[in-house]
Amino acid sequence: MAKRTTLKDIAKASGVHVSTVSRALDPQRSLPLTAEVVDKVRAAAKEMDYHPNRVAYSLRTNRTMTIGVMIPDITNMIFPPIVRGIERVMEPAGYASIIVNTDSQRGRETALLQTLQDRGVDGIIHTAALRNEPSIVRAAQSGLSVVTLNRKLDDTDVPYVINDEVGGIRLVFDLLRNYGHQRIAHLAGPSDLSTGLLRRNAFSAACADTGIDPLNAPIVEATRFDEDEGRRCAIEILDKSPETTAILAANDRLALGAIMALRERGLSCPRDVSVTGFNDMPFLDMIPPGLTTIRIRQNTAGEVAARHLLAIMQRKAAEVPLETILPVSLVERASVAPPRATGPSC
Amino acid sequence: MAKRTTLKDIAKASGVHVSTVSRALDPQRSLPLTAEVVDKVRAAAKEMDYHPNRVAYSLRTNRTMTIGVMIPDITNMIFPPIVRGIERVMEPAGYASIIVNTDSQRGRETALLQTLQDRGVDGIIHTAALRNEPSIVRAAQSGLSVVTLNRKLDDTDVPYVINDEVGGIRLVFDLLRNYGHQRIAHLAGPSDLSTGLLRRNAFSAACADTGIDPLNAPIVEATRFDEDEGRRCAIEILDKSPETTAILAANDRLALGAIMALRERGLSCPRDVSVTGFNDMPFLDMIPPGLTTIRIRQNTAGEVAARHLLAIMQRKAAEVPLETILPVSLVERASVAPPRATGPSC
DNA sequence: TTGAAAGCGCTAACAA
DNA sequence: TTGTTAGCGCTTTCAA
Repeated sequence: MAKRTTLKDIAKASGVHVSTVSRALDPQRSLPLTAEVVDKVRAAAKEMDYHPNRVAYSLRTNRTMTIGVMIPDITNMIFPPIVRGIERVMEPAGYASIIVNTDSQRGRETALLQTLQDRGVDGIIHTAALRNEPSIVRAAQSGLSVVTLNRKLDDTDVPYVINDEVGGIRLVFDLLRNYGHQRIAHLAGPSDLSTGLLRRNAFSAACADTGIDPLNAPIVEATRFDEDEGRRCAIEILDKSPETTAILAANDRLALGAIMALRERGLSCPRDVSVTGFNDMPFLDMIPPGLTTIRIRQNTAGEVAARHLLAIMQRKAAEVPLETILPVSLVERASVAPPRATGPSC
Repeated sequence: MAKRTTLKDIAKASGVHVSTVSRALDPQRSLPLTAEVVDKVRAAAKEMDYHPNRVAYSLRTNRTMTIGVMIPDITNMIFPPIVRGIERVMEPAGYASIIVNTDSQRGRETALLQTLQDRGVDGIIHTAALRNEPSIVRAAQSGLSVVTLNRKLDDTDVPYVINDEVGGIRLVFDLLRNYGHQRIAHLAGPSDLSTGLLRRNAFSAACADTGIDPLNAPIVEATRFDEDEGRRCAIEILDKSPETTAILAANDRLALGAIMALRERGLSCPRDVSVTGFNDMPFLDMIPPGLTTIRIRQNTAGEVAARHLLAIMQRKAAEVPLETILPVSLVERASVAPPRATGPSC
């Protein structure tokens, strides 16, 4: 394994001191130098195929030019686009990303955060935050640059980039109402995640606004955002509130699980029960019956969070808003129809 | 931002030399030390919440405990499970991964490889290799630990972990034959990727084995493994070889595109044309008509490649086989049916 | 405009 | 069994 060229090698080859080489190679610091020596040094560097040792740079400057990206689970299809969005901003800025999967486990989250800090990351984008997670708060307070994405911490001064949860829920809620639904159940997400809680609260608020009695708008909370939980909770809804004509799910995977549950019960979506989702994850359009859902802008979310993190790392934290809410839009497909003309509503 | 505790701090606190602290904290090297001083030092370290500075460790030892994972595109759903498989092995071994997306562009691939090397990664798992990519070969020859995954380099001594492409193609081919298909077209992948080439060759070999005239088994090659290319190539097949009763696609996304093309032409899968895929990507089971495909073991692939890389990095390269071929299996769903009883075949 | 020297935090000869 | 010393490759004062 041929040893890498170092500054010292170039210094020797071009007959100047290492510190001069260091300066000559950095456009910022080469200003005071003679054009002649700058050229000579750069020529030698190119000739010898010099690439700076970033580890040494990091030790000296205390900057690794690396960020940590915490996600719940990369196999969950909504996260890859977010990661690409982050990369699109960070890579040109010279940063690499270490991606870790927390599986939404508090223990793993804490341990992985520590690992990232041990590795000296310059900042963290956290898309897996639990609403109250002391370790991340402590890290932020001790000076680590952090922004949360998709989710927010409770009562926090850690900047966050989230989607318009309230607006999104209101969009599907109003759609269902316009179709004539009176008995809408909410298949809620875990309330220890801000997404779960915000959507749930938005649902309740929408009910209140439109004068729907909470008794006619049951809420069942999933413990995870996945198909199995969607199925389980949908069954619970069907059992406890058989007069339900629509299920407003807190995300697409829960909605997909709900549709499976309906099918298992011999019911059809949308004929018997309408279902809506949230996220508009990839390939959703290809899955029957075509879920009506809320589209979020995953790429944009990643880019925005990355830009904010860059600003914070450059000590321009004052320029980044505590709260950034990204617009969402309604995607109508085929999972919503008028309530069937039987049961209590007729 | 409170300064991190260093060895020096602990040395001062516990009244011994830094090198003693360094030894005491490493179970390997603490053997010669008094139990007494080891305890004292470790207590102080815990007390002061010491976490080793891995950058300094890296500079000194020339090991970053970081690997690079090169991927074509993380938003392509077959890669996240691979990444998790890699992580499952590397994380317990103390390694972090820097994931980069090459978008299958030669220029990006070369540049990103350089970036990873600049960052001093200890090894690379390359799932995005083009068949002949000089930069990765050069890197491997110069001593960097590399294994390729999913794809192999041409004429290489870089260890690779791939799926049983030949066996998989043979499985779907035989299935189609058993259903009575005589006119099978191959929707091939890009031939600059080993997957594309191996599957194509396997298809040709299968034709030869079963006495099918290549003229009755047209091959159309996609430039990318995506739905758009699948659609485009399927249209070409339908136009040039209208007597085709089955399309054997080189992967699921091409197959999905082919099914769209059929639909656009007013044809139905499987009634008019049978279609098969490869990979069995996530959520495929939920997309109608239910693609018959080859299941590959993405998690396992990632784990195996990671274990091989670990061995190579530990200079036990002799123990890792140049070639590892993972078993695949047939997943029958609803996209294959007997050829319709019209046209040239009756 | 360039050189000298120090030092980031750690490990590893070598001494004692 | 522990301490001393050097040095990984780089940047950054401080001098000249």
